[in-house]
Amino acid sequence: MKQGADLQSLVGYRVQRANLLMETDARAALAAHDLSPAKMTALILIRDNPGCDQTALGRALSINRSSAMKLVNILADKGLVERRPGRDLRTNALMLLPEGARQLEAMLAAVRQSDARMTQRLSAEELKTLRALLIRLGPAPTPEDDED
Amino acid sequence: MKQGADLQSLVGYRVQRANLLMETDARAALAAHDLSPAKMTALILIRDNPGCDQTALGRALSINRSSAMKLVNILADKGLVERRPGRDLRTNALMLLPEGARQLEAMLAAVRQSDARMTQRLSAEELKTLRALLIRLGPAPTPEDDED
DNA sequence: TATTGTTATACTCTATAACTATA
DNA sequence: TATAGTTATAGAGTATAACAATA
Repeated sequence: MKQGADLQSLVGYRVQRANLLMETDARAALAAHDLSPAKMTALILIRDNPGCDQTALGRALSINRSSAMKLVNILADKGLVERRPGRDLRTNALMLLPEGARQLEAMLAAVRQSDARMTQRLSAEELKTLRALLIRLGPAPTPEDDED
Repeated sequence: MKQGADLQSLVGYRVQRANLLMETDARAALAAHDLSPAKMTALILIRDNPGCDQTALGRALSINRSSAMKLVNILADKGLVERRPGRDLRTNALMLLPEGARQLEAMLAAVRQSDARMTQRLSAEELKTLRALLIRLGPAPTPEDDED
């Protein structure tokens, strides 16, 4: 199947293919835990931001409140995360439970292994470059971004 | 929201964030055409591989026959693509119709503009490097890959 | 008025399983 | 037996719209 210059020249296309490759492998690495890479990310964020609320979690994951709700339900049903009373009566404080911490360690080990395998053809130097370049993707910051 | 070393060190995480950013912008750029970036990719593949069958298209997009079927249905319903008799009686030959070619040109212009905007903070040299590094992601080729 | 959580509902994308026709 | 297309069905992930409680 020929893939002409139109596709190859689009950075977005290359990023999408790379993401599919990496995500598929990470998902397979997590299969034993029955959690997706995105849900593992949520566990990491809750661990590193104990007491955060669902809306903030959703913002960090780029999903809305309603989607964050479903995600937290799943993590809570599995006994990995707990909703505690938050800073006011509207808000939950999300906390990683001991079982969540335990499983997260195992998941991280599996995903790190996957990540290492999928990047093994790049040198340490090249990986550093790749990370730096990926971070700089996105629209240029404009003065308006400073507003209010 | 703090994002600790565990996330930042995973290349897969960075690629996922970059993909979300790029894909969201490309999707917005295509909104007027009511087609996703993936469907535009399908149009490009059909244009560049006239007469290809649905299974091959699906393989190129990393989706299965059934999903490719649905995708082609949508493109055909919109009058962008046509199923012609293929190389044997089981197979379709997919062809881009004139209306598909016309719309694809407009879509490509919009997506190229999106791509340029999302990569504007990288120099031409850096873009070249990024493309080259992204292509090298994936498991190392093994001798078994040569088998049959 | 604005925000948080919540629920109901729907849409997109993909997959599996089974069937038909053809090879 | 194997392959291409097709269909029905289901699941994951996300979104919108509305509501209650609280700020």
